[in-house]
Amino acid sequence: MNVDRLSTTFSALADPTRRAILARLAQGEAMVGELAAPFDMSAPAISKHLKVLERANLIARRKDAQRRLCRLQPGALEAVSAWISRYRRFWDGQFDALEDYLATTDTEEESHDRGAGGTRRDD
Amino acid sequence: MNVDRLSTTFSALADPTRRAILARLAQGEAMVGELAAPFDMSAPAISKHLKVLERANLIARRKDAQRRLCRLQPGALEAVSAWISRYRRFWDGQFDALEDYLATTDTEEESHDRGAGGTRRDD
DNA sequence: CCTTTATTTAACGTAACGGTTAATTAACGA
DNA sequence: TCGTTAATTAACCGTTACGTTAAATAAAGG
Repeated sequence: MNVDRLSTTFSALADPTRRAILARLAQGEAMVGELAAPFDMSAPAISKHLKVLERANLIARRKDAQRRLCRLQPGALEAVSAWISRYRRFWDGQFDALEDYLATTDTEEESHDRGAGGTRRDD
Repeated sequence: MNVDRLSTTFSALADPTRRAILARLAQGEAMVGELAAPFDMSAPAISKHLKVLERANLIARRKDAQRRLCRLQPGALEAVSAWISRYRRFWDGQFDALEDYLATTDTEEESHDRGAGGTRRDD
C-alpha cells in the first residue's frame, strides 16, 4: 500500500465505469442502485467501484434510511488539474518556456510534498 | 486488452515513477539509462514503464546508435485535460452552491440555482 | 415477526501490474 | 573479432484489480 494521493486519484479515474459514475454524479446526488442501473454489472461490483472513488476522495456518501446517497467531491480532481496544467503548454505550442515553468513549480511542489504520509519521489 | 484510450492514459499516469519520467522528459529528450538513473530500480523495470508510457502515447522513442532516445508526446495529456475540464466548475466556485446546499439543508431535490459562488473548499 | 429493499462483505477466480534475475539482441570501438 | 555498453525480452513471483455468486447487514413496512 502506501500509495501517494495523486496516484490514487489517477488510478481511480482509470476505469470507464467509475468515470461514468462521476459523470452521473455531476448532475446531482444519486443512490447506489441508481448509479448501478446503467451498467450490466452486479451490485457488489458497483459497490467496490464506489469504494474506490470514495477512497480517492472523489465522492462522499451519506446515509438516508436504507439508502446510501453519493455525491461528487471535486477536491481530488483539482489536484489532477494542477498536475496536468504543468504540461499544458506542450500542446499549446509554447515549448520554450516549459523548462523555466517546471523549474519554478517543481520547487514549490517539492516543499509542500514533504508532508505526513511518506510519499516519496513523486514528480 | 481492448481498453479505451482515456483509461489507458489515466492508468499510465497512476504511477509516480512514470510521472517522474514524464517530468524529466519535459526538460528534453533523454536516453533510457538517463531516465533510469534516479530510481533504485532495475533496468527492465524502467523499460516496462517506458513501454506503458509509449503505448499510452505519452512518449515516443527514436533510435540513436545503441541508445534509445525518449521524448514527451503531449497529445494524450490533452485528452485528459479536456475530460477534467468538464468538472472544473465544481471547484471553480460557480457550482460550489451544490455543496453548500447539501451541507446546510434537508433533502430538497430541486433548485440547482447557480447563484453567487463564495465559499471555496479547502483540500 | 417476517418480508422486502438496499447495500455491503466474504470468498473466490482470473488477469494485469510492478518488480526481480538471467539471457538476448544490437551497436560501438579498441 | 572481441569486449563493452545499452536496452529489451523471457521467465518468474507476489500483490492488486475487477468481476462473479452467495451470504450478511440494516432499515422500512405490512
